[in-house]
Amino acid sequence: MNKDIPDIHDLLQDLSWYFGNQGFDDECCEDLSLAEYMALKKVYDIQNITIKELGVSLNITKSGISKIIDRLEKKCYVSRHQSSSDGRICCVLPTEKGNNAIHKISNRYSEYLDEILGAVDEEALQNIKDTLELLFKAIQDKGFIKSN
Amino acid sequence: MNKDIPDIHDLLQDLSWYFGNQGFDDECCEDLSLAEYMALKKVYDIQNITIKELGVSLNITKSGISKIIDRLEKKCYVSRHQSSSDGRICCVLPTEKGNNAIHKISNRYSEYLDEILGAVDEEALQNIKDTLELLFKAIQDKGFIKSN
DNA sequence: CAAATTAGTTGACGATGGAAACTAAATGCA
DNA sequence: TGCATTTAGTTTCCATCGTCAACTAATTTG
Repeated sequence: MNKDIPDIHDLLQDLSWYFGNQGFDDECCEDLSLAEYMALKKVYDIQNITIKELGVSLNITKSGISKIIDRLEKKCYVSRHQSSSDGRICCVLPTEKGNNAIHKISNRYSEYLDEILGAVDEEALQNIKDTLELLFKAIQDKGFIKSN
Repeated sequence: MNKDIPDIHDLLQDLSWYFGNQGFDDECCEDLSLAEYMALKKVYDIQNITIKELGVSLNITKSGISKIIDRLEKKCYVSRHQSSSDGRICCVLPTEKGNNAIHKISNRYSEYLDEILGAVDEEALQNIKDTLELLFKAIQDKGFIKSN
């Protein structure tokens, strides 16, 4: 094994702590929990995604994701729609409020990140992006570390 | 703002989901929650760290971190020691079991990451590590996004 | 030495997500 | 066609977790 691998994992884990629950919420993200935000983002990115697909892609059980969508719907960020072709399937769409929230939160975080990375030049930013993309694709292909 | 910033944030957030609670636990990490593992890692990295310092560095309230240490102590991963110079202060040390757990879990994750990044050449790995280090340092300097 | 500050603990509480049982719809196959 | 099986989603019960606020004990301040 390459000697950098453990260090890379360590860094990923520490970074994730910042971008996970510990770095989330507060005045930033309205009344959304991290899980709710992640689900809303998926709903925004993949319009008409089903409950099941949401659960799989976020690695949350179906009862878990069902309740997350309950909360998002109650707070008017998304709406459920029964599929016309298969009555069992429930498709989720963002509402106007949902779309706005995604934009607002994304902007807020981008400003934060911009402050942090203000001194980094464009080429380096491009490299950061490429690197993260490479990492994400690799990890996504492999699936979650847990059973899945 | 550089156009890559929002993409970088998005990638960081998605990656963090994998390395946060959603990608954690199960057969991998014995009976440790992610928060417990992060605390244990800090205790391991900074021997004799105080409860207060742990809370600050992990961005957890003092009652929260106190209970996390309770659990780690009950499961015999760490031990508390009263400071001899200041009776209010409680220093935390990993036990043998704690040290072993850190090594074991770190290895487990490194193997996982090694599988994922197996095809990546050494130079690229070095770049990944450098990039993540740059990111982490920048974010660490800035502090958590929330009040703190 | 009394008041204020600081470190840490505890109890009550709310939020959250999983397991299992359940409903309803679709599919398989005889 | 018709019943058994599978699939999507919901609901109930429950355990875990971290926060807030109140508390104890030790230290510092003046």
